[in-house]
Amino acid sequence: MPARPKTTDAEIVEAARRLIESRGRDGFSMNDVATAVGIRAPSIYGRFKDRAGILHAVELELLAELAELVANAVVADAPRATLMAQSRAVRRFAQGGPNCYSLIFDIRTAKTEEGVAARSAALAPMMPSLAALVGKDDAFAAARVLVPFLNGFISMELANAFHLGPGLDAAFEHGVDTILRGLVRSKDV
Amino acid sequence: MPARPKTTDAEIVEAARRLIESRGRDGFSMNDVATAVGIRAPSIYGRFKDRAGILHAVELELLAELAELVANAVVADAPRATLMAQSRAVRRFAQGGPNCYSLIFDIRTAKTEEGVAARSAALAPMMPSLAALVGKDDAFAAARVLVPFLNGFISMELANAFHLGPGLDAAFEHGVDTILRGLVRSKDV
DNA sequence: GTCTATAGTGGGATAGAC
DNA sequence: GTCTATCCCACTATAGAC
Repeated sequence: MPARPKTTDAEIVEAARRLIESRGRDGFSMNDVATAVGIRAPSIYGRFKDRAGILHAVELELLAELAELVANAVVADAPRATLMAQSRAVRRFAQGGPNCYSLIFDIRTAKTEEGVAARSAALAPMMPSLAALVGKDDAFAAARVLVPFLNGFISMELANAFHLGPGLDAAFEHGVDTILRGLVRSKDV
Repeated sequence: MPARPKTTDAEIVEAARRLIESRGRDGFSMNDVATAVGIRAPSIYGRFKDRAGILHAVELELLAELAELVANAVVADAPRATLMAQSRAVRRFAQGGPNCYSLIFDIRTAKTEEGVAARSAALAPMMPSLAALVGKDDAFAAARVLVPFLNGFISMELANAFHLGPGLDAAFEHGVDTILRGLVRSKDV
């Protein structure tokens, strides 16, 4: 019984991602994923350790995509415009898949070396612009202001934690702008 | 087999909270909670609609506590010091119960009227200081910068999303300071 | 009437044998 | 890969103790 592969790991991850996208982190069962790719649930265990293993693979895929989007948002010789564009890119990415985005910084996602590396890689393209804005020595500290704001704002937006729907676009721009302003000013002091 | 009330709703919520605290949002079963208060799982359904109902009750309790902590952090006639103290209060609250804190702004928590009201009530004590800092008309916009930062920073910290452990206290202070600086400056412009 | 327990349904994760 | 089987869980139906 050679057991010719009916599917691939990538197909499984893709199926899981679609299910997470539409029904949330807990909205898929091993059976759902298996059926989506034309196999039976127990067969998945030959490819992934367990359910958490699939979740982790989806997370890595998401981070790789985010990294590309952020890297592509660079505007040559315009650090401020770059950071604004990158911020918008992160927000657009999150809006394109709220349930998936919420996976990335969730307290419950497994903390593997790969995950840590992928997370920092995703936001690394922001560092040069931050360095240009506040100086090389303070770039890291600046990232620890801007990135949490981005993640916080986006998370709250996705969780409907803001009372008013309208004005969120402007609020986001204002937030990024305020922080960049504060960063530049703190450099002067 | 007796039948007099062996427990109370509050005891059930408390037991669920402890379990969430130590094992995460999914780390408790109806059976766990029931056993903790000395009854059987099915009996819980006479008091709470379902598992999500318990989760929601825990969330409301957490928000009430947070509201009190934030309100108590007010420093008379010192808006900046007040906001700093309130920010620290939120962070300390989160550090005291990471798994519980992550419940509050989770994308998956049910969006009831009570929940929305409790969330805004928890952070309402920050508004007067913000108004004093940037003016009454801009206080709301300012809250939409500071609060997301707080939530984002704290969430990332709890999720171990920062690469380095040390220096987080200073990074937090620097973040709040940077934002307050940016807010004041954006008022001038 | 209120709160509880017993018993059961259906589903899901996962291990083992083929 | 599949099938079988095990264990756990959320939840329901119903009936017994105050």
